[in-house]
Amino acid sequence: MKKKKVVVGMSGGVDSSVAAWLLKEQGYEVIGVTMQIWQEEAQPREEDGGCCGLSAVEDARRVAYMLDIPYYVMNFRKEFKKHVMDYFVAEYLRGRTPNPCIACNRYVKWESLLKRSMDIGADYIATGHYARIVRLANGRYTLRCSKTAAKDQTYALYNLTQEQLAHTLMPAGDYTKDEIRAIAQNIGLRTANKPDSQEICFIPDHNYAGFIDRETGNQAPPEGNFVTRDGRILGRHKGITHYTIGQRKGLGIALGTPVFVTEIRPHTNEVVLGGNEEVFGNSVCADQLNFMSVPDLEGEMEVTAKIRYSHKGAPCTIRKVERDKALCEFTEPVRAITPGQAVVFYQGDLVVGGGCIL
RNA sequence: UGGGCUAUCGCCAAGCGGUAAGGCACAGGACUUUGACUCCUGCAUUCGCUGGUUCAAAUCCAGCUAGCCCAG
Repeated sequence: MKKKKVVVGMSGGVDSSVAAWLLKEQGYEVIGVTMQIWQEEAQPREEDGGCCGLSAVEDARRVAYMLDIPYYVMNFRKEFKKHVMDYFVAEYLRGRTPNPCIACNRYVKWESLLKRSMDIGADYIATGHYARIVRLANGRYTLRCSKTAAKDQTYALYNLTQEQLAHTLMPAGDYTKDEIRAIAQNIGLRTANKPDSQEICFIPDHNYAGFIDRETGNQAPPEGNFVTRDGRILGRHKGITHYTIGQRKGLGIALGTPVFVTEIRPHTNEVVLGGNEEVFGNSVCADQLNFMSVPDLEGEMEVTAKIRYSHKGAPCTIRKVERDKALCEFTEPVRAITPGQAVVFYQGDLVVGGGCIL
């Protein structure tokens, strides 16, 4: 029987490295690939934890060598620039808060890497994501939360299509982070103790507003007023790209009690501030819908929804209000509903689908 | 110009003779494959200024300075 061929996206980190090893153990013909997405090839830096950065290629190459699997570097800079970096900037300019990881997953890792992998004869692509792919009785594929809620990345993958899921493997989802590190240790991976990735990989200095300024040639929206919900001016803000819903730090406003951003108004260049109570909302509208466990959303459905990556989830009822628009009504108010972020629906530990918050 | 009131950390604000609370803001850290939230730590040798009383003053007294209010 011919071995199934799988291309593993190797970031150089522990998770994808172990994923590659697991797949090889499971009998797949494994090919390691690192995607070049944003890093300047000229200046490889040493210490960095980015999922996609710096020492990535070097580490990944070593791991591939150790696992004795073929290894390639593929260039996806163009796709990444267009679908992640440009999208990231455009969203902020609209007063929204994008999630670049979700865009990267969809457009770069799946729409691009999967396609290219299939082109070279692979049956699957695999990643080190903490999520599991399952096939339901209705014949559909969906994502199932990883073994531990402490490390579950299904949220960032809600966009995957049936076709993509059918050709994807995520072996790390069956393990906890500690188990993955232990495996890495056992098989002698040098990256076993590499810190988890975090922050926005293409903005290593963490100054995303500065990044937007550079990308737009300093044409980012100018300073404006901080106002209350009813229009009272509270102070000056640094430009709407510096803020997101629910933000408290960096406002420089001292009212004796904490204040948070409750709304961003790009048309009037105002940032609305309010007390903690004003940050909560009961319903979310989302478009750019994608469903996994069901072909489409029919009628009403009781689900648990996560409105941000680290959200524990909250019960709500969802229904379609337009062809590509769903309304989610929560039982209890949820904090900081943020346009541009994804809302992902779950039933138990299965992903029902999700969308982008309006 | 008279009369009254107030001056304590960037903002608000305790203190009322015994050796500077707290909140907000800010900084650093933890958490985190997004932005946030949250949590932890730090943050006035000094109380508008100058003298005085006292063992001891931010706290009492005097003068000065500044701001506010009321008279004209």
